[in-house]
Amino acid sequence: MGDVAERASVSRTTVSFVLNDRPGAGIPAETRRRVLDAAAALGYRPNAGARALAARRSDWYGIVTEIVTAPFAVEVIKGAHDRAAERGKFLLIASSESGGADEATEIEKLLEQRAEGLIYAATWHRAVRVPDVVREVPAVLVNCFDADGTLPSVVPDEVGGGRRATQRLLDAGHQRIGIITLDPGMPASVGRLQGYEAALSAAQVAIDSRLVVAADATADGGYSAANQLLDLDVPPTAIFCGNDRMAMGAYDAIKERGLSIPGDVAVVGFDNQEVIAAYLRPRLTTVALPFQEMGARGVDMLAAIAAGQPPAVSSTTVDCPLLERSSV
Amino acid sequence: MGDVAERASVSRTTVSFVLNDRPGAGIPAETRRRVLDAAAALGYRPNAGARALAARRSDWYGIVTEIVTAPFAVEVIKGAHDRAAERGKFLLIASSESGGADEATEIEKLLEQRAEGLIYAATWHRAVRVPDVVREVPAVLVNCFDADGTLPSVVPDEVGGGRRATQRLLDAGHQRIGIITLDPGMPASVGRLQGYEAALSAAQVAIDSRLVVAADATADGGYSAANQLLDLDVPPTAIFCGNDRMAMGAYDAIKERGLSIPGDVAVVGFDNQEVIAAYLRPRLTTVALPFQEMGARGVDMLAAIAAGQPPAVSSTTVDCPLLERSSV
DNA sequence: GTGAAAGCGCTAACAT
DNA sequence: ATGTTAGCGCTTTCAC
Repeated sequence: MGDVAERASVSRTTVSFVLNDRPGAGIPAETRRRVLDAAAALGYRPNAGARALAARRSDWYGIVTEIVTAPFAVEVIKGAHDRAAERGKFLLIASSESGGADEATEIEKLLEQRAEGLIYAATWHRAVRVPDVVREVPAVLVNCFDADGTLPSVVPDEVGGGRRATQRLLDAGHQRIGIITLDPGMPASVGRLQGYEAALSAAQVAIDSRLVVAADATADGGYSAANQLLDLDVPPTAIFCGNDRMAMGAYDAIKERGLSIPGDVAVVGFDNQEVIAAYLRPRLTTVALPFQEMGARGVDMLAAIAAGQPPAVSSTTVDCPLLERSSV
Repeated sequence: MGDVAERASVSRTTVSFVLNDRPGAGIPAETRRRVLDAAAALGYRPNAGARALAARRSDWYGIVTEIVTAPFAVEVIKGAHDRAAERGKFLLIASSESGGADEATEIEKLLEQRAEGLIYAATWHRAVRVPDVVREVPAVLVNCFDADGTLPSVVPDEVGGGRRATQRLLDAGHQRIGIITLDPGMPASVGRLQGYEAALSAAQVAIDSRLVVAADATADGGYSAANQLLDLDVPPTAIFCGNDRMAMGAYDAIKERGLSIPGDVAVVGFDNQEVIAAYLRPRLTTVALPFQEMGARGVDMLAAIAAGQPPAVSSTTVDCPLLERSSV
């Protein structure tokens, strides 16, 4: 930087002002030019670390997540990464399940790097217990929430998603709609079922408990559950599956009976697990979990908190859009 | 750090020595203890940025990849991340396709952070052209290679994978084995086919060109290609699919004819795309692309180069293991 | 064995 | 509008 200053015949301060586009420091265009030219000629590259040290801000956010366990983690990272980039921030990734190193240690390392804020993201929507160090900097939970509700969080609107899926089926003329639910107890299961019931009630369709069956969140689970539904005296003409993997199994059950999708039985899934939903035959209509959007919102909330704004609502909800494909 | 020094009644130098376990600086156990206690009592957390500035090493590697385009990118990141962590290095992630920002700019940002080395990873195995800035620091290509071969790279052993898949089918007693290949021209397509031919030749099985059919790398492509194979006068008893998505389509074609897997037709895929392979019914036997391993190897190579070791072989190859499930 | 002192490359008052 | 100066929090020679 000294070299640049010398070559442009100005002080380092001026170079700093120019390079940072410092507002208020009216640098004449001509000086500015000289500095920029000198920097370019010298191939000057600012040292972000030194800048961080002097300015006392690192421009980094940390994100803690189970990076590879689920294909979903990366979606959150992607969303957060892009939004962070827009704000000129970098993302430091720490994995919360990796090589045995305990989570708190990983977070500690993020703090040593002076991350300005932390995003703690879960792979599936649930209550979590975060290490206390997290609270030392602005922090937001993504796709999860802490039991005591003291940390701001952003979660998917499971109820809205369930309602939307069911509504789509109602709109297609179905009245007898089965639902295969996930293990009870998880927010995803509870919320989606609640949305299903809400949509039916709103449409004045009676809820038949025989049409509600729980199953393992796997293709096999979906297969058995679908069979159970199809074996009813008056089987459903449409099935809302708690997730795409179960929908995959349901497809098999339906096809095995020589029934067609969506002609004989319409199907809608949940999760929009691309590799499944987009490649099933016919392609699966499903509700998407807005991972990228949640990641981005997390970053926004972090920025807001860092800017001094109090963590507004304690839990923000993000819409789960319906993706129309060909199974309804 | 000054506080710690004061509390332990030593100089900052001593604190630094203790905290970094500096070899050669024989600090008596007693002093060491005092320093450590003081640090703990004060909740001292070293500032990694300041350390980097003073020591002139950042402990960061940068990785450039299309973060979310493919479910695979994350595997490379995961592998690299874990290995980097083992070596006490952090990983800075830059996306090479994200929000329009051009790739060279992203890399420039990594260099401003003084990343000590760069991993450039592709989502599918191919030749790439990397921006010149990449060469300013130790760099290695993962799952790709540069046309002029001047950068070290680590790529999957496609030929070995193809051979392994075919061998598995031969071992199961199949003699008439069809293969559905990917778009010709890509290393994956060429290599896998070559492995197929090698395995057949080694087993003295004649190669029948009617059993080799190319298709789009999608489920639909696999579906048509499988039908084409099954329509032959003497259809194959086993099909090696160029990737798992095509295998997904092949499953449909086979099942539609009332044939069973693996009873009537055995299937093996390639890629080990978890969400597909593990959930198809029956679960798909497939060859895995060693993304995590490649990421880890990339980090190792970076470390070696940074340590002054010349980039040994220009292209390192990593085995593609066969994952046995239930489709053979 | 431990400490003093000189930076690392930058930012930000404060002066001018 | 630009320069002077004092750090930011740490590492690392070099003395003692």
